[in-house]
Amino acid sequence: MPDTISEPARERLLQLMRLLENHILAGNTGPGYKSAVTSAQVEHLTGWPRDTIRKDISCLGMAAGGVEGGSIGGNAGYEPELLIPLIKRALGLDRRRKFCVVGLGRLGSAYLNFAPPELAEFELAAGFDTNVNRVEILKSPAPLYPVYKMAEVISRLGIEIALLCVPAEAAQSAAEKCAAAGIRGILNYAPVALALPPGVTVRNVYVVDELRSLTIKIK
Amino acid sequence: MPDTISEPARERLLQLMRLLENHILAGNTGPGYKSAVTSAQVEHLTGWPRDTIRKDISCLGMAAGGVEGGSIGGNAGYEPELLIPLIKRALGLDRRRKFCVVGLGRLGSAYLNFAPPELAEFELAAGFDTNVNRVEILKSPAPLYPVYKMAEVISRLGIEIALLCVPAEAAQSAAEKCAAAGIRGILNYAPVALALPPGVTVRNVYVVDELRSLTIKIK
DNA sequence: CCATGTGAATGCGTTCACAGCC
DNA sequence: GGCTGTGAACGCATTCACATGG
Repeated sequence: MPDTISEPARERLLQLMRLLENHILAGNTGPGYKSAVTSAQVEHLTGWPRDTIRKDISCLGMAAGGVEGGSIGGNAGYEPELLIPLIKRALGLDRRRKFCVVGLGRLGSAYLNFAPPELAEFELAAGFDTNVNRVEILKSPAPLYPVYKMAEVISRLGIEIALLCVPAEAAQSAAEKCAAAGIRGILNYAPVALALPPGVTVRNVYVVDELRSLTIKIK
Repeated sequence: MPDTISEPARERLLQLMRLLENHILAGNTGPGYKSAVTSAQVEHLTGWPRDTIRKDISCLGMAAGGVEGGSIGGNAGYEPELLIPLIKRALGLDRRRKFCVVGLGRLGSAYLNFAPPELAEFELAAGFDTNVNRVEILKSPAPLYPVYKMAEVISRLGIEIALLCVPAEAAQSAAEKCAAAGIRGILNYAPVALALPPGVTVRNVYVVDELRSLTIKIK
């Protein structure tokens, strides 16, 4: 059990977590059910070698719910209800983190009121826009502010993540403001590559890039 | 110059391409300008070590536009206009590929009419939905079909990529139909982990997963 | 001098192989 | 028998170090 988990392994554990969640939602669990999931099943569902999966899980610390031995007993494999919390803890997903929406156009304002149960892991703490009208008119469960208050609000509330939904031209400048205010991660919906100081992680979400990425993988 | 480019390198080249594109759009190029981009600049913008960047570019084959030598002469670094086509060819992005939209709800129907210039690299060839009404009523630049014609249309037109915009419950089944029809890559907007035969690549796009992924990276 | 290009060395994640357990 | 857990071997991407060129 290494004390640090490699980044590819973390990404796999994340996906595995969703797999287990869906497994539970599908009702394939509960008393009397063959609720446990084996590494072989995960291999079949994801394509990752089972050795890799077992190693990933072993990083979570011993007694990850892995029941050694007999399928005869009917309880080989991992219990989703046991494994999910362990993954969450190891990945730092056990704490509720604050995020904000920057740019309240079509996309940004949609996210203000987007609240599936899973999103409850995160707390929408604020929304920002340069247009003061929008800030005053829009309905939102979280407080909205004009953009000049961004630095103050972000650092005061301890917001860690920003959904960047501003137009392409404004993205770099807005991202820099976020970074300066203490944002640690940015979900960037603008089709530009952001240049930010180390310590700020960026994830780009843009259809064209996703299509390109798919293309280079199927080649 | 290895004859195969590693997957991490391909991903970096993809991002580099966008960087160069934005560089051109920003007008930092043209006659008289210091249009060339050096590996040191890319390191500053992306955080990747310059050695890695140079190695990635060297995979594209010799004369990638890399001007060896003097910053005195004013022409060190790589010419975006020269480098971009090389990256496209190496990554298989020089051919126009067909894609389709499966599920024409809010998101799916939005993509039907989403056509930024960059998306011209891909050809929207069809849209599908179980609801025959939608198929007949919706305005779209591409032909729309009821879902039972999916297999036939996809294989006849040679569609390679699918944007999967159906509800979570329908995702797995729809994805299997795509795979059976010959789809090579799926952009999955449903919050479920799809199980598909090898040979079909899946990329998941879901806010909660993106937020989680960011969280584990900033930890 | 600073930049690219590239073989050699390092480091790290994956894969193998086996021990333990039901 | 099948499954988990884990140290050891392998392979590959990154990093170093130097040759080359303006």
